[in-house]
Amino acid sequence: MAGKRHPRPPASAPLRADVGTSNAQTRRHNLSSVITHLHHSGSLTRAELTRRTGLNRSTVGALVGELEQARLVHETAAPESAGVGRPSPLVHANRQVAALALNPDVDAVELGLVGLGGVLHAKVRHPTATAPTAAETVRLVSKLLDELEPSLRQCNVVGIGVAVPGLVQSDTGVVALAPHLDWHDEPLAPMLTEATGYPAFAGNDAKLGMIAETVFGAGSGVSDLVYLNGSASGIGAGVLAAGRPLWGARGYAAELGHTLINSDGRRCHCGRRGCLETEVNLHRLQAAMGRAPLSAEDMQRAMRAGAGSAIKVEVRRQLDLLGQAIAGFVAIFNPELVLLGGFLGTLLDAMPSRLEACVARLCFAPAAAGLQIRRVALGENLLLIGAAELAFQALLTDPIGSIDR
Amino acid sequence: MAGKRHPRPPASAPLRADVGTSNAQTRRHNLSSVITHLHHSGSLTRAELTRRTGLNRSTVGALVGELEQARLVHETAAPESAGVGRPSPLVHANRQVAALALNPDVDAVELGLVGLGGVLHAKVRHPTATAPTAAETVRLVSKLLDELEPSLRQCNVVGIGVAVPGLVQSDTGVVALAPHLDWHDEPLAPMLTEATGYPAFAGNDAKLGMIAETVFGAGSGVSDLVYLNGSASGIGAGVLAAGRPLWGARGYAAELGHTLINSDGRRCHCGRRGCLETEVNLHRLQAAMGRAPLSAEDMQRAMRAGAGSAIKVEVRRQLDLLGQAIAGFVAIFNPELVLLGGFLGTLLDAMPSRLEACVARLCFAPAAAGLQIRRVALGENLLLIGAAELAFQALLTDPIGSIDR
DNA sequence: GTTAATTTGTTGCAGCACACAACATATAGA
DNA sequence: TCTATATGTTGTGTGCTGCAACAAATTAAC
Repeated sequence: MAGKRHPRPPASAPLRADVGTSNAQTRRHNLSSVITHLHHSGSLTRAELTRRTGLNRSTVGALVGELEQARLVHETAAPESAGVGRPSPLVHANRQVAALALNPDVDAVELGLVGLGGVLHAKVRHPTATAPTAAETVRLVSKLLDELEPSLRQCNVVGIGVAVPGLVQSDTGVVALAPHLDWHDEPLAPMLTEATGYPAFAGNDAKLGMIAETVFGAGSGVSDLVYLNGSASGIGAGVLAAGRPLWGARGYAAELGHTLINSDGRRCHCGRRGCLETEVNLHRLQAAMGRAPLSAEDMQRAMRAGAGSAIKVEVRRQLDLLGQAIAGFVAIFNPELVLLGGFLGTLLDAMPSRLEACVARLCFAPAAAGLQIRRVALGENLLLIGAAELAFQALLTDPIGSIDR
Repeated sequence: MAGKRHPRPPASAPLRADVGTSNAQTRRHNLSSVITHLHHSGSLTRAELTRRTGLNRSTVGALVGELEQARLVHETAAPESAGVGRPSPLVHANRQVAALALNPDVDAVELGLVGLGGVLHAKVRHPTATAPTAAETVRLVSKLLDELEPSLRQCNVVGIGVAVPGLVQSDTGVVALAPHLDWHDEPLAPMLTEATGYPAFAGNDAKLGMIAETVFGAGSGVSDLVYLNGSASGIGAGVLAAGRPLWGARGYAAELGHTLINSDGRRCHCGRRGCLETEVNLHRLQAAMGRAPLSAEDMQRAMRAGAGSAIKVEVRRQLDLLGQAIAGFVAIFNPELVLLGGFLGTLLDAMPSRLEACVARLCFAPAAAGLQIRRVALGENLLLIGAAELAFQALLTDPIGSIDR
């Protein structure tokens, strides 16, 4: 009857009744917990693993032993001592356990080999004259796999993940639409599974970028974030809600690029008017600069140089609209963090305080209070790392059960 | 190495590494699974529970026995036979295990007593001349509790949930802002815990309505939905993503009422222009009718009557804008279902095909293909039932551990 | 009306997982 | 060299679920 301290509700429990679990699933969950910690942090001492999992020393010992036997982790002697007491051996995720990561784009197909821990072992790239078809992409993968052969031989590949610049049905891996590649309803993942023999998974590139940033980048430790990436082809987005990527029913969620931002704006290629990606747009930024700067550095310089100029006017216009859009997303998702990549990151760095002020002005104050707006941390291999995460997911969820026998 | 069948990725696994679990948590999870199934379905045979949980007959027997001993469930003889074989006893969630549900509103404070299974045992209402303050609300609760005394005596109350027409910080139960009540930063849940001795929880009314519809109403069995409720005070919203309510970092997420829908629209009380709730608006609908109809039925009739009239023009304008907004939400959440309540439900029923066509035209086709737009199923006690869910959550998550000793 | 088939509850046992405690081990510091 | 501290290791205990055999209660068939 007495409620002494105020109880906190469980953060975000599922509403639907779950199925039961047994002992075996406990083991699976704990193995998953250990390997996932190692995958995210690279290496940890067994003592640290014990603290993070909350399990008993002896249990962690047994779990690490089982993972070691499955060649998913290995131990090394504790490096330099970290105080009194018996030193705890370092446990490493086995980097040789790897995933292939594919990124078909308008002018090239890129294939990477990413090891546990998110390390890129190797990367090969095949430029194409025109955007590749799905079939061509699959053929190119076979060719690129040969080039990767030396690296591949040293690895145990668990699957292949694809970052697609388009809309992907997440459960089947079918690309519903990739406008810049001119793909329609391409069963990419099944085709790749067929061609390579590896389990294949496909996802939208921006959502995979968000995942990479969440696991290894600027979103590390954050459980609610909105990721926006600006490129020449538009604005891609990904959302993390309560620590989980927002996929929606079929995998088409978090498409924020076509959010209405200005009813009087230009017509968008999607048919509507005043979409975010039509108003906050790299081409229009470059047009204001009179030419197309090659690098992000060039653009950054051009923005600084042009105080009072047409450039500055355009930068301000886009920043204000971006701020307006972000304020809308804050009302929708209430994130702790908004991550900006691509030219949106450049825009942010040009006038960070203007963007922050704009967002703060339009947001509900308590939601804006706990909000950070930051630039992404990961570089050009973001998409490959994110794509690899897709392929790693089964292994991380069920380390022993998903092992290749 | 061989990937015969195409593997499906785990739907929406958390990205962060989890903590470990032990035997005790397995038991807790399975007890939770059983009581949650019963809470959602009312009563189930033990055989049906066995099927739904996937656990062994003997295990389910033990779980039900433990819940029975804790007086959370009780068994009755199987009613009419359901085929050959030994009849399986019906297990019922104990309705005497109940939660208080509070709904402070501009003109009244309502307090209900809701039993497991979502049954409303009793309801008392205290009209107020003006919107009550938080302190007044708490005082009124004590008074209303006396009125509920006869019902209360027969129940075991596990806590009190509050549906607040405003923004609530979900983890602390502090009402950040309730404009129509003129509340600012009111620590409502702690105040109620202090005053009543019950664990108290508070949430936004629309989100709790969404939860009620998901558990007991039109959203039953759906894991991704958008709920929109139109009332005189605006448009409230709630989102279910991957079976979980979208709360965001602090609990302020899913505020869809102020989504931009028309840059040239009227100024909203929030300071911006052309928000959804300013354009799709009950007052403007009633203004077009020349008077304020009392009931939803009156309004429905007025809409039908006015073919070609100013009413129809306004209904069409609002429907088209609502469709535009829903199309935006589909791009953001990719739900299976959009649920419309309040006057939005009336609008839908006035011209369902117009709204559907509008949404389909503006949506990305594959996302629209699997989409349903429906009216809510639950009636006036929606908010009380949703508020009670908040208070039940701890019990449902940890049935034995959260028992009152 | 008796018997067979079917489904389900019940019970005892086996397998497995984790916690715990005691002990062994390896470091730092006195 | 000895003590304090932290950690790995091992054996034991408790708890949970699955399984198989049996008992019970119903329907269907002869």
